[in-house]
Amino acid sequence: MKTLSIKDIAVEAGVSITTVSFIINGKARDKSISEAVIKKVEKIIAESGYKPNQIARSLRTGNSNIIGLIIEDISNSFFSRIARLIEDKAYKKGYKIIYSSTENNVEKAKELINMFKSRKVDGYIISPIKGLEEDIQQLLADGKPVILFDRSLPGLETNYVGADHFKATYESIESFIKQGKKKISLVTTDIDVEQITARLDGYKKALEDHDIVYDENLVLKVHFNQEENETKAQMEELFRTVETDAVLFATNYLAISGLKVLKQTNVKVGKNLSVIAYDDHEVFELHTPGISAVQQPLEEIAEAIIQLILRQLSSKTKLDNEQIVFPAKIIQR
Amino acid sequence: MKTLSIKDIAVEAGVSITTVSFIINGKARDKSISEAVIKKVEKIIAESGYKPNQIARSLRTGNSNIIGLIIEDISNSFFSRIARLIEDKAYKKGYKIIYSSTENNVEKAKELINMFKSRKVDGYIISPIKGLEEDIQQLLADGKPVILFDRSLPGLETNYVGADHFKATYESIESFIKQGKKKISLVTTDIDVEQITARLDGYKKALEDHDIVYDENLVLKVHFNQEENETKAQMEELFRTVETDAVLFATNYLAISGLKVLKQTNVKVGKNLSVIAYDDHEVFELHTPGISAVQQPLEEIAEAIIQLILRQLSSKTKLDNEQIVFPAKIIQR
DNA sequence: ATTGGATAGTAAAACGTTTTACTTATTAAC
DNA sequence: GTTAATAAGTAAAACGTTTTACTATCCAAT
Repeated sequence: MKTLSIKDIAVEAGVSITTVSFIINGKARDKSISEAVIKKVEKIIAESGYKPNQIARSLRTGNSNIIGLIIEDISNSFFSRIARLIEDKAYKKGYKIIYSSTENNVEKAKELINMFKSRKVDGYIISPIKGLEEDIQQLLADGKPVILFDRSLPGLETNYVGADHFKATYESIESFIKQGKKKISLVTTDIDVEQITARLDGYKKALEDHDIVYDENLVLKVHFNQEENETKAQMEELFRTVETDAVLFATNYLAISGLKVLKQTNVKVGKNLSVIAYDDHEVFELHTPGISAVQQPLEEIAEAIIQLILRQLSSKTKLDNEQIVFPAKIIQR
Repeated sequence: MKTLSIKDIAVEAGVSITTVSFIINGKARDKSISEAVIKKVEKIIAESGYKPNQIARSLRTGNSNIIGLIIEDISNSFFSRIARLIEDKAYKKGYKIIYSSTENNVEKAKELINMFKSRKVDGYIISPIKGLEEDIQQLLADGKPVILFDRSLPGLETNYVGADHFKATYESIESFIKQGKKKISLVTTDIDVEQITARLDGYKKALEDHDIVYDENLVLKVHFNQEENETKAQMEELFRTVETDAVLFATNYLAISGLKVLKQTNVKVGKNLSVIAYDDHEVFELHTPGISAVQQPLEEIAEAIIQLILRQLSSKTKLDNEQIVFPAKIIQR
């Protein structure tokens, strides 16, 4: 069964292709097509089940009603939840989302951007990584709306939506200190991206403001892309060799690995050792004892992203960049 | 900066568009283009950074090098992990994946299929839901490769990759019985899809084979799309009103909700009550005590899906349908 | 009875490729 | 020295839309 084209509809209705196109695109009234013709053509379209070929449409118009979403890792619940929310909201406005993971690999990220470019996506939502500055700059130069989220890249003038990582970390550490903890550890990664460095800065500043001297032995930076087993080994060593009474994990997957390690040891989480994780996860709620977590307002973040990008897409002129930063909250468990 | 087209390259090289196209597509030797010209054009392409417009390409050729992946819910870790694996593997073969969630909503699923259709995706990987039979049939009639996974739809002749849900459930229940459990509960959902009904069948058969009489009060079917709070309330009622010594949760999100409920009660999971969850999740590993889980071989499933679809894509003739069923394993914790 | 503005509609170019069928020049074979 | 095959390359159609610029008719106003 050959798929129908606009031409088939035109022939069937005995009108020109142009007329059908106007009707499909709701421009019929503007272009003074009679009600009778509109009705007839609409009827034929409905009965035949004709659907415009989006590829041809994109080729002609240069846009696609698709927004490209580039994230770190779809299997991380923070990202998959954001993705789901964004998808939902975009869908309601007639946009489709296509998403893909970078796995913090610059080459893959660049290829994704190129793929999206050649598919003529209308806008980009990106949780960026270092090394993408030029490519993103290029997108902006092409006049494409770009929203960065979760993390921003220094030196890049663009829209950004995220949470206040510095403050959240600061407050987490402060809450440890108020509990009387002195030897506070930070487990983070070595990705050089603002959202991660802000967490280290918040950690340092909180210590400093409470006259605790920064001890780099208490900080573990694991290499981003390494195997979980290696990460666990490093953590195991940290907990074995360094005395700590509290630990902040800078991402939820680090916290999960850490909890696995701690489960094997005789450290009593919650008694000997207080734990806070960054980005909430079901694991933390169900863990015995419950694990406190920094929770970013996913719903608000997703909403802000969508608002921002839709506004850009519908505006003919370049709008001013906006930086929207939400406070994160600490769920004490 | 206007984006380059094949024409620009042709002009720059002083050759025809055709020649450039042949070179881009690796057909130059076949079409007897001289080495000198090939080199020259390739150089210009490399230096200019020209990338073919995929939209135009798709319009002309009718395919897209894109595979559409339709799943239930990207924020469920089972699906996000499968998605990630499929994406990785497809990527290595030069295919891109675009995925989207149905949320078990037939209308949304149909729209997704239509969207993918109008974007001319080359093949479909679908975890189907009831009500999609006709649409899938239509895809098959159009000659598009379709792989169903996780669940199949009765009456639909197509490729399928999944795990042996009946057997896994049967063995789970059997393991409860071997531990001396008698009042074994099943918490499942009311989605009418083979993968779910197989779990109920496995449950019933295991009881029967061990001379335990089936008691429908022990089976809770929660409505798929309801709020988690309502689900929890139903579970709370089940555990309060019915005496059980073991429970099998038919999906991981049900198990997670169930564990949250149990945490509030004085039921001692692992002592008073044995628990097995379907589809493993980090929560279960970290839970105290560890929660046993049925683990599907995600890697193998993803690999089989990709193999199957790539084989279909590269074959000119319609291949025989294959049904690949992997055993699932029970992780005892 | 001419002008001018609606009204109703259409022809054809354009978007950027791929591919078929064609041309022209060169070489090989007899 | 003709013929046939090969080498090297190209013109133009086609994919399915959108959109610009155009035509033709009708009516109202002068």
